[in-house]
Amino acid sequence: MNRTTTLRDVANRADVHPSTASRALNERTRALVNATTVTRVLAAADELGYRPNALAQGLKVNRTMTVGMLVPDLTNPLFPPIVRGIEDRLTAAGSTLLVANTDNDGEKERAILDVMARRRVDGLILATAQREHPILEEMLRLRYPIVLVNRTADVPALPSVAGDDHVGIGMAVRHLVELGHTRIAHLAGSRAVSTGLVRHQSFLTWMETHGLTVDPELVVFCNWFNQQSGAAAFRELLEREAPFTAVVAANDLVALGCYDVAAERGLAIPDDVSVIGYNDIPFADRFAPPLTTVRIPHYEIGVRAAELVLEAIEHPGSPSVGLRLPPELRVRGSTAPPRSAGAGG
Amino acid sequence: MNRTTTLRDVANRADVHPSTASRALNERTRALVNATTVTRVLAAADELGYRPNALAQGLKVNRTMTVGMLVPDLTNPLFPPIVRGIEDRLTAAGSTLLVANTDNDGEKERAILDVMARRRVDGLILATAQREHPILEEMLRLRYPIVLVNRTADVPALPSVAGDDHVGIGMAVRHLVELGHTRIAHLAGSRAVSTGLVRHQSFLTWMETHGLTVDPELVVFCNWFNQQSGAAAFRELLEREAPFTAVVAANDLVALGCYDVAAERGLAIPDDVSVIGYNDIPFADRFAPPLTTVRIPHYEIGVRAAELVLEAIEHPGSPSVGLRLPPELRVRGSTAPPRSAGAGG
DNA sequence: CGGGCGGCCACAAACGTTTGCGGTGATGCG
DNA sequence: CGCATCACCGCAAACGTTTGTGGCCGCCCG
Repeated sequence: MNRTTTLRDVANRADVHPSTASRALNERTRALVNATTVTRVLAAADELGYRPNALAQGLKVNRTMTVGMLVPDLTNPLFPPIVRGIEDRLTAAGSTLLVANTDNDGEKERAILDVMARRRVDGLILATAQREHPILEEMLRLRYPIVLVNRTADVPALPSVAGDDHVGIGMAVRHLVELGHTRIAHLAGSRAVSTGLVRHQSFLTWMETHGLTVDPELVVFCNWFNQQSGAAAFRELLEREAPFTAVVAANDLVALGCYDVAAERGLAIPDDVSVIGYNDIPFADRFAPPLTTVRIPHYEIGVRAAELVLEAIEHPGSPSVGLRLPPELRVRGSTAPPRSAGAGG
Repeated sequence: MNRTTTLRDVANRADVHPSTASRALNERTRALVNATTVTRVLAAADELGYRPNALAQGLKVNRTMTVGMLVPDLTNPLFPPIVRGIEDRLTAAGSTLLVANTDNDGEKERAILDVMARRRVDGLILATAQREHPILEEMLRLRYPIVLVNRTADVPALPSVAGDDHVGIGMAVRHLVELGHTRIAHLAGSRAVSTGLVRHQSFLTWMETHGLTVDPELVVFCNWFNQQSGAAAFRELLEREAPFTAVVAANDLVALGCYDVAAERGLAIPDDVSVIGYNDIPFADRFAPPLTTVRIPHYEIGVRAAELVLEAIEHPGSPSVGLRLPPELRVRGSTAPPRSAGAGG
């Protein structure tokens, strides 16, 4: 019974043609219609509670004012602040964000991208990019507005915004060597994603910079950036029985994994082993002990990513930039000078 | 140059009329067209990489396969698991979720609801409901598919799914009295939202059930369910100088606020004062000390909410149910028998 | 006084689908 | 052999907008 009110309705009530009503309603074309007519139309629209049908508009102008975002798992506390940044910036520009979780599942990802395509999102923000990603090439080829967030890809010329992992890792190892650590282990992230790779490489070069040699026995790769993988990797590290007094984890979650097995093996953090995380996720300061970590500006990363995608939508083919936002060291309770013999020996 | 391929394109390639192609593509109407024609159309669609335009479809059938969700703040760790539950269930049904944050800002909320209306979402899930909410009445009047999550409203007959706060609070106070506490304080949530109200009321009745009187001095209301408000409330409580040995917080975040001022006042948890939270947000077990709290099934709450809204969309006017999912007590390190004189005295 | 110009508006096509309706050819049956 | 039936498909309208085109009228200016 209660059909939603349409442009024709307000046009009728204002005694004008729908096209005139349309122009009157649109900021951009309002100048084309007589001022008094404009007020008449506006009044009619207001009285009828008119809400333009975004589908019809999108269909006509070929622009949905929607951007899609793929995230591995919203439950990972790293992402909500980023999403907030994106969303806030997007709504300021009149667009809407459509988030979806992939759970690192390629099949799911395909399905989600399919949905995004059907919905004709204006652009895409990926927090899920593997370094080599079939879709990435395709997107680049189609000149589809896309930006990578928190990760980068091997395919060059793809816009991205992330923290500067190289300097971040530099801060981490510098902090540890200043505390007096020399045998420093690394629980690296998967080499299939950029963060895993560059943090690993940066770890190596920074160690060298400080004149330290890194025992290959002291770096182990995690499958994923989560607690389970972190725990598994730390167990592996301990079983190698090479001595170390500190570990830089690829990630706060990986660091939490260390907390777990440290507890189960009776190792004290930071007395027996210092651990330093990465990202400074929410509540990292509430862990026991509070986690020393490298903070990246999550929210602003989101904001900048949104701006990049908006720019790419507005001006297709503009040069693609790769932003690296500066990180900060957050020294807390999980690092200390090497006091005992350490672990693993 | 690269116009997206349309239904006409696949129809042409399959040498049929667009209407036939449409029927062939649609599971529901496929039976109406000859089997060999179907395969021809399907092949054409596949070869052309055809993706139906969801806007055109939505415009035609008046159904967007989208449901909107309003959440106070995604950054609150309570919500991501709920969102995941909703999203998973929705995508299983072929729909998509559109989340937006309100920051408890009425103006923002209005704007977001406006966007949702323009986009013609099929239904709405609100995690932001105040007990009395102007829009709620309107939605109910319009018989618009809507479900409240994690909260309820005073306007009856509005479907909702949440944890059973009454039994949850019962578990909390029971736990404390079993530990031997008698002077138990309550940091209540805002009376403007259902969770604040019923947890408060439940606290009172359960205390009475256990034969305990509650000193009015020992309950203070928080403005919001967050750390700052929790801290402020706890300070207020301490300044009243009425003795107590335990506090049940309206919320894990409020409990964290207690952690903060306890630290700043030199009070030990749980030795000087036990604190128990509510919700069991992610990482509550990693706090120092690990937080004793009442767990609600976040993910399943989300799933059920999604099912309710799907049902409401499918069968408008069906009776609206209010689900209360059973909570569980999670005993951890923030509660203990009263050992010292307590606090506040 | 006439031609041109500009302000204002209506007309209609188009965006990409879905769907009721009708038509055609083949088949079955009386 | 003729008529009804049926399977299959095309036609066209419609969903709610936006926008190019053109028309009308009043005005200015030569």
